[in-house]
Amino acid sequence: MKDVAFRAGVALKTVSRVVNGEPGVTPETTKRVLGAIEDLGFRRNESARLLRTGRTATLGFISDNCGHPDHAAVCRGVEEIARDHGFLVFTGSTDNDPSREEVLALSLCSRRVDGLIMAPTSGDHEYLVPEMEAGVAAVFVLRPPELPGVDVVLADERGGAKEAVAHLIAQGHRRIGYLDGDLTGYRSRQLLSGYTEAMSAAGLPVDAAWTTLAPQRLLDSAVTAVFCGSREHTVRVLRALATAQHTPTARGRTRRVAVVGFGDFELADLVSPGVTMVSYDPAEIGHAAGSLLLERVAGEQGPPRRVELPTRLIPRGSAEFPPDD
Amino acid sequence: MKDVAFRAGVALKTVSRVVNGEPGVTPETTKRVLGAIEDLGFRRNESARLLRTGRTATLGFISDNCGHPDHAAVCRGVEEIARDHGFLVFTGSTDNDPSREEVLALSLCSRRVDGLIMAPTSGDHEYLVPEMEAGVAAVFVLRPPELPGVDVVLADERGGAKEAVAHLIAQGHRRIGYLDGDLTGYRSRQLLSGYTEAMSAAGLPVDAAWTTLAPQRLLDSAVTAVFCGSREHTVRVLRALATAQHTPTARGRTRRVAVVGFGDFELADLVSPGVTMVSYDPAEIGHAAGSLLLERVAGEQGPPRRVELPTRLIPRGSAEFPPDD
DNA sequence: TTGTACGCGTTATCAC
DNA sequence: GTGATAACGCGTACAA
Repeated sequence: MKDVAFRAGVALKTVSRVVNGEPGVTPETTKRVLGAIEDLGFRRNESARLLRTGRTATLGFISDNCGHPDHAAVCRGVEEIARDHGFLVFTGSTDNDPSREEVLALSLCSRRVDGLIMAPTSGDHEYLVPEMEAGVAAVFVLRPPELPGVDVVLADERGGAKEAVAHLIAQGHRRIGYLDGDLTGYRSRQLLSGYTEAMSAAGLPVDAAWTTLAPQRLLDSAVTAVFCGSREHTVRVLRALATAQHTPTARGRTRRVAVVGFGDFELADLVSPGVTMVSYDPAEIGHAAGSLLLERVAGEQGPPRRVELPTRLIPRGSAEFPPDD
Repeated sequence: MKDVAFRAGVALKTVSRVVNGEPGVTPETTKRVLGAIEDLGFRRNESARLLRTGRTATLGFISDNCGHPDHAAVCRGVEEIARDHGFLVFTGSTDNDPSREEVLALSLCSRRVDGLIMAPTSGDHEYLVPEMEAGVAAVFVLRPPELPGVDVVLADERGGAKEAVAHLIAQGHRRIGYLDGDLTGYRSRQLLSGYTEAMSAAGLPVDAAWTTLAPQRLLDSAVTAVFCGSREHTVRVLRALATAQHTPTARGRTRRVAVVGFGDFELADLVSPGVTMVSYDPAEIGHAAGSLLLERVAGEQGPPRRVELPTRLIPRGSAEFPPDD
């Protein structure tokens, strides 16, 4: 910048004015400065500028694994909002390790990101308190934090589970199972509660054997339909079903089990029959979180907000038939 | 830092020494400084530090869409390498728009990233030359740049196509089609050349109607097997095949067409029969690119390098049968 | 309309 | 071992 000023025969400040489009510079001077900038290939050093202004126009996005399709889609959503506001976004993966998360978040904070969007690990997040007091905004996505008083954007998993189970009930199913890899995590608890709610709303009992971690155990029980809490388990059930198609029912026929999965995946409609799904749009979560965060960064002072994005049911065939017993 | 120095009763520089673990400080002084740091909740301002040192310990990753599973996986790979070296990574998506790519890259450069990893759009990349002269390292991934003299990490698509087609030929197929959405892009040209190579290596002719953009046209021709250049087209073919299963052959039976797809996807093995694939590991691409880039950042001066990562064929059933005509 | 002096938070140079 | 001071590249306040 000094060089540019020298070459254009003006003071440093004038260059600054031109670069920032500030008023009060003769068109002629402007032209001269612009020429010098061009000649020297000058580009403003953002780090210095932002050290001075105190803002970095930078966001951080932290999730389990930014290579996972769901999280990547959320990240993309955040990025879009950020771009619209001239912000750049840092990406980091925690592999679900709380200590790694802390290192990452703190490292982003020491780089003075203006805001943080986190899909939190199960650890606590007290370490964020001083950072937030120091002015770093934070929004949590997908899972609520242990931390009170912070904005959250979630998918309405309970509602989605309810809708899925109600859908199965509407087909006539009465013995419906719920399968997941972990019945204690946040998502699983939400789904389970939606499942229970739908069952009891229809006056149906829930056998303890129906909410389980083991696909085979579930299929061995007398359920006629299964709601799967995760992509992985949807796949497992479909596989188990495919290989066990010869298992005869009481009446000696091949037994069909209805399946609804939570969380969409590519080609769900290619499998035959197509896999009926309850899913949400991860990009929308990113949009919502990004918008909330940027409002905070801009100075919004209101109470913490909680956004729940709706899920939607996509019937594709794997759950659209009556119980087969 | 000033506050810390004051509270510890030492000079600024001493605090700096402690923070950076520089030698030459009494253990006692160190302890006092550490205490003050703890009390005040001090954390070093990276922006200032990096303004001073000139390095940002920051990488940029630019691709079409960081929400796309493939690119996200590459990004994750880059991130892992970066983390091992204490680097953070910026993420940006171009939506395949050259001008957006330029804005993004330049904006990252003005933030003084130490290096850039790009899955380039089709535009030219002259705009990078001054940046690279100014010391920004760059590695291109997935597609080679128009720019000479820059490191590249690619998947061996030609070899993969060759292997896929040879696999089909080994099953006895002689009329084999190649399908893609765009026969002019880099990947498509590579695949097509691998396809052609494998065909001529086996002494087989290639009918013009067999290399096409239209799934239906291909299936209407007399091919007994298809190699698909993209995930999207693999899906289209499978769909077309599923709905056209009643199309009789000359002998009146249902006609089976063998399929090999390029680019893996979740659940490829759930479809029945499983979809035979040629694929590469995107994370490996990210690893390779990250390592190359960090070497450059560290001062490596050698000639431009070109890494081609192997693909592998995963037989799953959709291509493991003889021609059906 | 333009220029001068200072400060952002840190590291680097040298003297003590 | 420790400290004063300059410098990194830029924005801001105020003077000219």
